[in-house]
Amino acid sequence: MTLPQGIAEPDGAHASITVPLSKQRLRVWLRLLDSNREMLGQLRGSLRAEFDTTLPRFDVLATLDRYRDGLRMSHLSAHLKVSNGNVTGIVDSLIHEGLVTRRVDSDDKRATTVRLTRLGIDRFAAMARAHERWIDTMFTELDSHALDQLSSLLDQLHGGPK
Amino acid sequence: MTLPQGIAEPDGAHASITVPLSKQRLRVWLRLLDSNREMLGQLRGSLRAEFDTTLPRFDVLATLDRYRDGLRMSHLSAHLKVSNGNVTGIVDSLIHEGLVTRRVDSDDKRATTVRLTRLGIDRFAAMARAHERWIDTMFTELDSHALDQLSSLLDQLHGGPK
DNA sequence: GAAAAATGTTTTAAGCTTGAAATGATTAGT
DNA sequence: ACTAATCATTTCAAGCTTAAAACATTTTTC
Repeated sequence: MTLPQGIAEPDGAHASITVPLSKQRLRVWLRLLDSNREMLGQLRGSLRAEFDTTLPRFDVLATLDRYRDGLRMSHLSAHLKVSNGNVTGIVDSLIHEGLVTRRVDSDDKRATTVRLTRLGIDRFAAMARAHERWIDTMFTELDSHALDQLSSLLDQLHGGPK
Repeated sequence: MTLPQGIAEPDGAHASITVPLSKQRLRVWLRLLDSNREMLGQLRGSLRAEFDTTLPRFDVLATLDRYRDGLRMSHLSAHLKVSNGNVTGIVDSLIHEGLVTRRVDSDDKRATTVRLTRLGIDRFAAMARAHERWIDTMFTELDSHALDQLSSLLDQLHGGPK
């Protein structure tokens, strides 16, 4: 609900078809944005209220939980699809909280491997349980069929999943 | 693809049904997140490359374009659904760029009204044209029916639109 | 084997974001 | 009229984010 009304039609032909399509796309995009903002906001609030932490920290913990042997900084940021420098700061604070460790590789002294501590494993387990509850609540209204539909639409949007 | 595998089932009964549902929800949520991140990233890149500006600035301009008589700061942040303080900074920089003005209300000296300048109107018009193109490209794969489906699913997700 | 290229990470600068505290101005209650 | 409550906005502190520059350490190339 934030966009221009009367935008010119790029392709002259089929105006009665393509103009509404553009508008429909715009509307869906804004709806998608809003939906995402809403849900992220809820998760952020819950994480803060129940665990006094943030979404980015949670994401790092979740990734490290799946790679219990540890990950290099670059692999970590690749998995999270955020910049390297970004992860540096977040890992710093997780180290400060005693949830992860950072160890210089013995063979390649440029690289470091980040890994959950015992405390980190346990703390994340608790968060993951809560996180699943929150997601369940947020998606209550969508049954299995609707979820499949949504998933399929997202697949169409980009070139397939993954 | 960042989450725990073996989370316990909260409700003991119907485990064979509800456990997969939870996982399905989680998977769709992560997909949604990723899709959003991807599209936002594209828009951000395009805005930067073609107009040397940012998404938040664009959003402010878009909102002011719909309210040509100007908006109070609080109404602006309400429309954008972001904090007041946030908008203050963005409007500051837009003023600096000469795209908007901020005028203290004559009757209520606490309030200020923000409004597009002539330059702001023209600049936004150009951005809006490009923005529509970008969205059209991103949503190329979804036809009108798919868009309706997606829209309907989002409606189900939250309590109806708006 | 030394210079050059590539690699892994951190630092820096700039900007967004929030929530809470602070300011100033108006309105309500008495 | 005066005090208190409310309201509109800004300032502040903290944290996330990115892109680019800076560092340090391999690896490659001649």
